[in-house]
Amino acid sequence: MDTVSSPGRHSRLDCSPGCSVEATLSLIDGKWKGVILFHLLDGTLRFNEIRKRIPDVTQRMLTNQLRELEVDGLIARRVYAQVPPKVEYSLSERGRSLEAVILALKHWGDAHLHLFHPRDSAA
Amino acid sequence: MDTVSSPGRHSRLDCSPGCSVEATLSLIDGKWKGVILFHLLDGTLRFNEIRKRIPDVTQRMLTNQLRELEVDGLIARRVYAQVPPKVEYSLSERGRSLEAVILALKHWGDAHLHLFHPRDSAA
DNA sequence: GCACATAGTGTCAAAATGGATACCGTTAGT
DNA sequence: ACTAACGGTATCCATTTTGACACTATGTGC
Repeated sequence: MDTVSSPGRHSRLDCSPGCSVEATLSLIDGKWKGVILFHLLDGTLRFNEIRKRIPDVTQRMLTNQLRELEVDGLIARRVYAQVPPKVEYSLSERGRSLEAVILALKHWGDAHLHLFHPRDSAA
Repeated sequence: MDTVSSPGRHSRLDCSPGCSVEATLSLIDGKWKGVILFHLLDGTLRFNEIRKRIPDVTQRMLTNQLRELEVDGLIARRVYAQVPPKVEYSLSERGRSLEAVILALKHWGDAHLHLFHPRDSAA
């Protein structure tokens, strides 16, 4: 168990109080996790339904991000034994508990970014 | 090219409503931004004071992250014409407005992962 | 016997990110 | 003359992340 007690090297969580910020961030960070989580707030979605909602994500990336979210226990993956395949993704309880965080991010974005990006200006 | 901000990150925000989530995320994302912001919630800090609070950050990285935060208008940088130099960092108004978000991240972290990280264990 | 649909995998290469280390400029102290 | 203090830069390199693109499996419809 590589938790706080590791003597010489600390992996992520045993630093200053600010660490839980970084730790939480590390879960929802990854180019598409935020949006994925956001869309799943609305309910269960199939793989291709998510793709439609996030047109720029590639198949590989989507699979990837979904897998990471699953490993971190934020989403549940349900496979139906059908052909063609059907796989549904939904928030786990843990994922659902992130709702406040996701919405905080969204609200701040809506209020302070009002749908354009300051860093784009020079491009 | 080791410049300040990375335009390749999330420059195109033309996706769905969930985009403000990613957009906000892209601002506080970066290995140390979350913690930096968190520490600045307490008030103005000098460069080396931040370093002391975040022992693992290298000088280069700290400069880097601070620059990005500055470019994104989240922090203010105040240079005193002295020798040796004195540079103070503080939250801008925009940065201060992120307080709720930072705290949401911290609270979730404290409550839901309280020092247990799934991805760290089985290496 | 071919294409279509869904939900993937595999491989390679480019790009972004992060770490290590050394250097810079000014002035005060010894 | 040399060193320390502070807040950086510059350069090089390793690791990680992401993108492009091709490939897979299988049952159905034509």
